[in-house]
Amino acid sequence: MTSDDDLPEQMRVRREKRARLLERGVDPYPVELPRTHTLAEIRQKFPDLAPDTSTGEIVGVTGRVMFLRNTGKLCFATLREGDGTELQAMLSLNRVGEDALSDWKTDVDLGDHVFVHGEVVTSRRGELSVMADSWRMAAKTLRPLPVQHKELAEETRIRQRYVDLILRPQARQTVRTRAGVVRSLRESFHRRGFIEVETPMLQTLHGGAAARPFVTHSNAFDIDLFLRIAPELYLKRCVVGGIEKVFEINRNFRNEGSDSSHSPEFSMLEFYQAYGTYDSMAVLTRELIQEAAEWVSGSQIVTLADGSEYDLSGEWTALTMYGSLSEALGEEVTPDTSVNRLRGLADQHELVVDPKLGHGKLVEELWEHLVGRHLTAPTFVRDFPVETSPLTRQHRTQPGVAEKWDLYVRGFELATGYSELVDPVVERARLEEQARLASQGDEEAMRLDEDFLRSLEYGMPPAGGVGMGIDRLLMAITGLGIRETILFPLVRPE
RNA sequence: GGGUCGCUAGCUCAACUGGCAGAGCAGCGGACUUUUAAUCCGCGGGUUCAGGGUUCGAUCCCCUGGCGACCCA
Repeated sequence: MTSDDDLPEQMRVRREKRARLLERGVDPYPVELPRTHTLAEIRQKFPDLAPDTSTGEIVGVTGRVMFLRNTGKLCFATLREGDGTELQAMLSLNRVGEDALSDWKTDVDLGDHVFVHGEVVTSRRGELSVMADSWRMAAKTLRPLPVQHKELAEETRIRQRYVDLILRPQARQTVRTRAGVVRSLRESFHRRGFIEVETPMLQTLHGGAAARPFVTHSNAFDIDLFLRIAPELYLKRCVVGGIEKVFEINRNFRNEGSDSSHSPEFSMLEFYQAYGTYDSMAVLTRELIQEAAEWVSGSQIVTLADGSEYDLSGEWTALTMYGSLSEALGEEVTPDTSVNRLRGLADQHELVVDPKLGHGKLVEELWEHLVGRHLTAPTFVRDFPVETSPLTRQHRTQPGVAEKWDLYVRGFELATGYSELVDPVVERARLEEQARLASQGDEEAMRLDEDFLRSLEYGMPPAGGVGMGIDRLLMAITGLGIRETILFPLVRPE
């Protein structure tokens, strides 16, 4: 009575093949193989040989068996390596001999990693191949590969990303595109003299954003800790300390639902620049995104997953929130417009709003409904209601308005930028208000961070700051859903 | 939170009104020395998501639960 009896036939068969290799004294998982070339190197070295050519070049190659085409005395296999490069292996009776050929036919399954030693040739049909004089198992696969000609179920793609990566070129490409975007961002910052830092992910107080945190516990200190919802308050401490151009790319955690554009853990870029303003930060943000697009697709006009093109080049539109909302309403709306009037306007446009909302939230809801969701081209929306932006400086000339912008790309919010609030007295008042909301049960409100306020009291220079979601930047440049841009999204256990 | 839909062989999917659960690929056996998802002949493979109910009989109808997708708030 072995557990093998309960396995599906195909898994049992593969285990038996593994066992037979061991019985013959063949290691199904050898530690080292004499590989001389990658498949890509061979393709590069012999880009266009005529059909039926023998090169005399003897090589050792490895790859995962993706297709098998066996005839009686001649076998073909398509080998694939990590980046998706494929090369054909050929095994003929008169080159490898009877035993090696029959072992190949009985031992090798789709999905196995194999090593093939032989001459680089082309087949009669012109396919670049290695004509084997010997072969070895490099790693025996115990599970059958899913069919390659049908799309894998979306749930399986996410739960077993490794299978998705084996099968789907787009999955492999997305990983490389993401790496390219992150690398481009770092290069862009380094060229401009920014310093990369890593600030705490485990925090005793969460702040810097409005969101519910994950809670964990330190055994050593016997205190609860929060996984950070934003690095903002630490990056500002950096600016206080004289790191005048600073950025961080790291994970944030928000204890909220996940859907096609939200994930409980997500990568965030934040950057701050002393003596920057929300105007200079908007320019820098645009350049970062354009340089990333250029890096991964060679152009600032990117091709999205659905095949459409999206233009990120040139200057981007800038609107003000009150101005664009007034235009959409056909009626002047200002920071002085009453809550009653705003509610009336919401009714007129059949927008259902929470009766508890104040002026700032009402303006933002109306704006999102009437303007935001219609934006397609990259657009900066500037000058938000001050009451919904507790960490932002008041506009230098317009009362009731904060020097804050949101960047909308393809209709979603990609980044947000500020002229930072650096007055420690005003900041304390704003945070005390947040703490009051928190004590009344608002789980998204910020807590009073005395150490952060103390740092401001030592003097933070005027500064601009920006936050941008890396996953969303990927979505913007590629047109993919957030679950495609994250390699291993959180899913419920099976 | 509310609604709709889905879960069947390793994978992708069928199964009419409740009546012996099927196909393609994959697997196993055989043939084949130039294939490209090779081809040809033959064979095996199922806890129909789980549990309960109705029924002579349930993949199908009802209830509860699990997981997922989509829509709404």
